[in-house]
Amino acid sequence: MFGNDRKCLRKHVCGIVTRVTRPVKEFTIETQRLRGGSDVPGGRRKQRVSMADVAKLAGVSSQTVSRVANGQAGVVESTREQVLAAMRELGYRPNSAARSLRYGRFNTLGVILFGLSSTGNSRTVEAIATQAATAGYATTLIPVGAPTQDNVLGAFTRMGELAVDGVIVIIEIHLLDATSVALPPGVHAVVVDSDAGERYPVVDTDQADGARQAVRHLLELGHPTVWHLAGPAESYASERRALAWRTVLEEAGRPVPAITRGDWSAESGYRAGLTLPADCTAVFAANDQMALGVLRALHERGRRVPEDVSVVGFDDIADASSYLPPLTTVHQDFAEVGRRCVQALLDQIASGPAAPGTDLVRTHLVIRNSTAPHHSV
Amino acid sequence: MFGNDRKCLRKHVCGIVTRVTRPVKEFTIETQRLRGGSDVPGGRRKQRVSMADVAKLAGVSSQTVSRVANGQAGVVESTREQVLAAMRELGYRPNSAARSLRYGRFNTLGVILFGLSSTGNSRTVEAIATQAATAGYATTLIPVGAPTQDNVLGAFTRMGELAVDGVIVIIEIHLLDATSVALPPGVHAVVVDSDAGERYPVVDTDQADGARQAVRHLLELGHPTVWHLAGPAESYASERRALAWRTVLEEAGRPVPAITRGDWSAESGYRAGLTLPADCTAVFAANDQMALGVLRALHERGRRVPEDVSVVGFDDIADASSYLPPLTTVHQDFAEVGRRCVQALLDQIASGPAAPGTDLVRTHLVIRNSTAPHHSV
DNA sequence: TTGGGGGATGTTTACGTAAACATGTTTGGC
DNA sequence: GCCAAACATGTTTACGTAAACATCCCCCAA
Repeated sequence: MFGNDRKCLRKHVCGIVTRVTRPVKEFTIETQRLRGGSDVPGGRRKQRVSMADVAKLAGVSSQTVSRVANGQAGVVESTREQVLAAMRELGYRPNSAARSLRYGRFNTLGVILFGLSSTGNSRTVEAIATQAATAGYATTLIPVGAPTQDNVLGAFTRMGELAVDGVIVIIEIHLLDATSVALPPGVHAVVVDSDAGERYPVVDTDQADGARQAVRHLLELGHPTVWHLAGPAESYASERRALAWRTVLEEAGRPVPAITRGDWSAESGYRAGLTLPADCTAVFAANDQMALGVLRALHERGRRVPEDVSVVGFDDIADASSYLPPLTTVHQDFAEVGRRCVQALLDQIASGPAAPGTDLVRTHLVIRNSTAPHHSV
Repeated sequence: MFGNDRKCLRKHVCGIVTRVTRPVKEFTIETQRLRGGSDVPGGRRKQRVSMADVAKLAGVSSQTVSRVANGQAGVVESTREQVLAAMRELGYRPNSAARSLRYGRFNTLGVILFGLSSTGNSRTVEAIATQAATAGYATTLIPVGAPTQDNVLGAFTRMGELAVDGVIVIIEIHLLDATSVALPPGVHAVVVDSDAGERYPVVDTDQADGARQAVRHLLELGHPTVWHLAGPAESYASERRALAWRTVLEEAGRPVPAITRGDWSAESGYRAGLTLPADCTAVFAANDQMALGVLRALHERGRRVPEDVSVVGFDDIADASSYLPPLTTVHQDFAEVGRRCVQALLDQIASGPAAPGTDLVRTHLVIRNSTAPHHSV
């Protein structure tokens, strides 16, 4: 009825814009009532402004509102403006739940992770969130309380009902090794820092090459061998770095000192540094924080870096260049890892499941002042 | 028809369970077809298993499936098991979009932030995500490209259409000062690290008290005055710390040296440290990273810490205890800030808009080895 | 035996959106 | 001046879920 009235008006009195807009005002009051969240017939509370509200105010059908909202062609300029005005007046915002239901997509990526404060995770996640936002996707964090199989399994199981189109898994990988721990079938996923390359697409820093560069650098400086301060055995990255370290030494025919382990923290690096043998002249720490601890331990023991002992780290965190001395370390590009994850995941969402495989991001050695040529005693 | 058949069966032949389950098998094939994502009449692809699919397989109505899924009473045990079996067979997962649409809630909190790698943000966000998960909420990151007013305004505007029930804003606050930058009305919000306490509920570390403790500590050690290495002027936290530093000095009747500014990075702390005057004996750096840079600069200049110069930081990041020397610093509880944010936000969602105001989290000074009594020259 | 109460289950409807289809209106070519 | 095509707009329907209401059956008390 009303729609027709308006339409007739526009038809026959076209050009008299003020006439056309009059009915709009008449409806303002009624719509304002809705707007405040008044009770509706159903007895439930009307949560917010819907397309129907806008349509009523603008005197058009909700489909037309939809067309305007989505910028589709086929809406006359005067109608479009009327709808836009109604949207502004009511403060209309599209309802993403309804959109998701309609399209079967959430435009959201999930990130399953254990800790955010651990080494490069926050940078990776930041890059993921940024890259995802660029592509119009939101990023949802799915924290896993403790890195136990049960927890991870639980997170994976819940995955199916989470409002995400795909997930990026950033978890120490040995938890994924168990065949019992698997993502629900049909869930798009990309895994970071893992050897799950046979089951999922994996994006990772080239841990092995980075470690090789570090150890070779020390050998080239004339050190007879290199001690290694590794991360936790549960960590895939840690194991890869340790393996590469060992391999380089063996290939060079050097003795392979016993490995020492830390938990990635500077404190653990400090403790490990205190136990280094007196004849140790070169240390490769599995991350920069532990290297920092080693620097402190060596300092307390009166051993100068780099004159007496050379130290190399891994990660190249921002602070590394301000250590005493500035740390020679392996630079890894966390942001690039994040970006590639998002890219791979979006490809997967668009084109269906991707083949498993590993995509390695390059690393390079940054030489600063914590390494120097070896002077034989 | 089928539903009735089954019901009759159950009714009259009750007890013969095998009979009851037979029809289930008959339906398996048809439902499997759906499951794979075959075309449905509408021409669109059926995305996933819905309650209707489960209902058909179990031979009940979808409402009964809903009751089982939500653990409601009023479903006979045998029926419940039949439904559960069907769910398992089809791998049913509730559709969160539909749920959200139905309930008008998303069970999701948004976090608007500029950077994740900056000082304590990652720890705050981690705590937020964890706490939110405990309450059954997911956490969505809403990164803001650059901290410009336009970007923040854009993020705020989009807020209304994001799938979140409330937001936590972690952004240097001066951007919020402009009255033009405001969250859409009706959006539940909590702000971190800000002076927006008059417009929104705010949770923050007690910056002022932390800074006071740091400066007083240095004065009590006998230093005539304290130099300050501040963070960026745009940062609210930075300004609060600087103000407290100045106030303590003035109250003690000490000279107030010119302020130096960094950008929170160790590198900027290093540069600032190189410019410190020769008669400087005590430095209060606005964060630990800059303090690290100062330590390096002083070391290069041949000034010993703490013998010649005392240095205090702020944040108490994990590495601070491994600096050379281990850093005296103000400990702040990022995780507690995150937890309180979530709590305040959930309260708001449950009970309606909260009164503006500021909730301060305590800080305390951690005395290590970078501070020592002043020896007059 | 009967009628009513209550429990188990089915049916209808609404949430907000947008594709598909239907209707009505204008325009242009002959 | 008329018809068809192009265009603007309205109507129906489905997405998956769950509240509200309706129905059916059984059992028990009178």
